[in-house]
Amino acid sequence: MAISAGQKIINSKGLSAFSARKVARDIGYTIGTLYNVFGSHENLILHINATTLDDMNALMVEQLSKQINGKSTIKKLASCYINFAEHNYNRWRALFNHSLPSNTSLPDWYEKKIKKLFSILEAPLLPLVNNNSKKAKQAAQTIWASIHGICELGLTDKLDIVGTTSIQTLTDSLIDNYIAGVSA
Amino acid sequence: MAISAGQKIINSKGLSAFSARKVARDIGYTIGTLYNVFGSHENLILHINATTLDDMNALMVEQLSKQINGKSTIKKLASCYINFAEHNYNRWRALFNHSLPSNTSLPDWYEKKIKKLFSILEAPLLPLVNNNSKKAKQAAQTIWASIHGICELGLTDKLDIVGTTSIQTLTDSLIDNYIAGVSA
DNA sequence: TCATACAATTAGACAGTGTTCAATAACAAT
DNA sequence: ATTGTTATTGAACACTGTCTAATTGTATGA
Repeated sequence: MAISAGQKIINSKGLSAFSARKVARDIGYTIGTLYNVFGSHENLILHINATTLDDMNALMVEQLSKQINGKSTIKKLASCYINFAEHNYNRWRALFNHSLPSNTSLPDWYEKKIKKLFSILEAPLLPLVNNNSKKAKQAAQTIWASIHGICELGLTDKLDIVGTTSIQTLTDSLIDNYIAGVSA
Repeated sequence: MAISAGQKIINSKGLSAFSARKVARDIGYTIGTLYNVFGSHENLILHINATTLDDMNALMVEQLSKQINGKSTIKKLASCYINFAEHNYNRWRALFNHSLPSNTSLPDWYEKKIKKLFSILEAPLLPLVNNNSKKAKQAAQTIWASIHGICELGLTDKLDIVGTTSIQTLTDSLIDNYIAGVSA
């Protein structure tokens, strides 16, 4: 209950409007109860973000089920990410705005979800790098992170471009040129 | 005074430890005064972040003065960015963690600073794309954003890698392969 | 020198926030 | 019915951003 209520708040008003008390009010409980369950503000957000990761993952897996290799698959997956980020902007932003206090790292179960998301790109990349799995992994990391960077700076108006089509143009050029180099 | 005091707080304890009241206390003034000058928490952070952008810009310009074209220049600039992000982690993180409330955009003077930073890559890229300035701009945006993405996910432990040398490896491969494609 | 006008600064309030914890309520098993 | 366990509460604490009336400071003109 708490997670889905919190998700709704973030989704409609953004992470900055999120508060444990609001969640408690929305589900008809007290803050005390919420704290007994989640322990901290931090942890509650983490669980909400986890559902966002799950949703993204489901979308990617669905896309992958239609087509599982070739450059166009990579582009489609990139497009998936961009679309998700655009249409679930506040939830997506919460994944990165949420700054955990220094010297604390993400819990294992959460990092696993991230890793799963990243590994998705490896399969369609494999045939493009002579089935070298090490190369595929590195390429997957590079491409994912690059797409994310373009998406982040693009959607937060830090690139001198407008609209998701421009973002798509940049990621497409990135994928085309990078893969051309890496599979040469 | 306020800006440099705030910078110190963010630098040593991170954005989450930052508060207007702490800044006021540190400089021997009251919150009221701070609010008369900066108007909002938001705006104060923006000005602190601006000095971070300035520092980054100065570093890049210095690097550029030594060598102004060729792929190795791009790599050196990327390396600059990564090093800055690592050694000024909290300040750098504040640039992106700071989420402005929805439906408000960054002020012009701030966006100009960002644009200036991005344009730095264009000059050394120009000879690599047949002096096509449009291509150079797009390549600059793509490379910058990609480097940023790799840096962000790498330094926040969202890539399955450790240490800045690995980040450097990814960015180098990105630059090599992307430029190979774009200048072919 | 004094009075006036304007700017800077303050104290204090308001409505929130995250967090903790003793006390209560609900419920299961004996 | 009594115990032990778990869920839930309410109130408190120390903060936070934000606003405004009142105060202090500081120049300028007579």
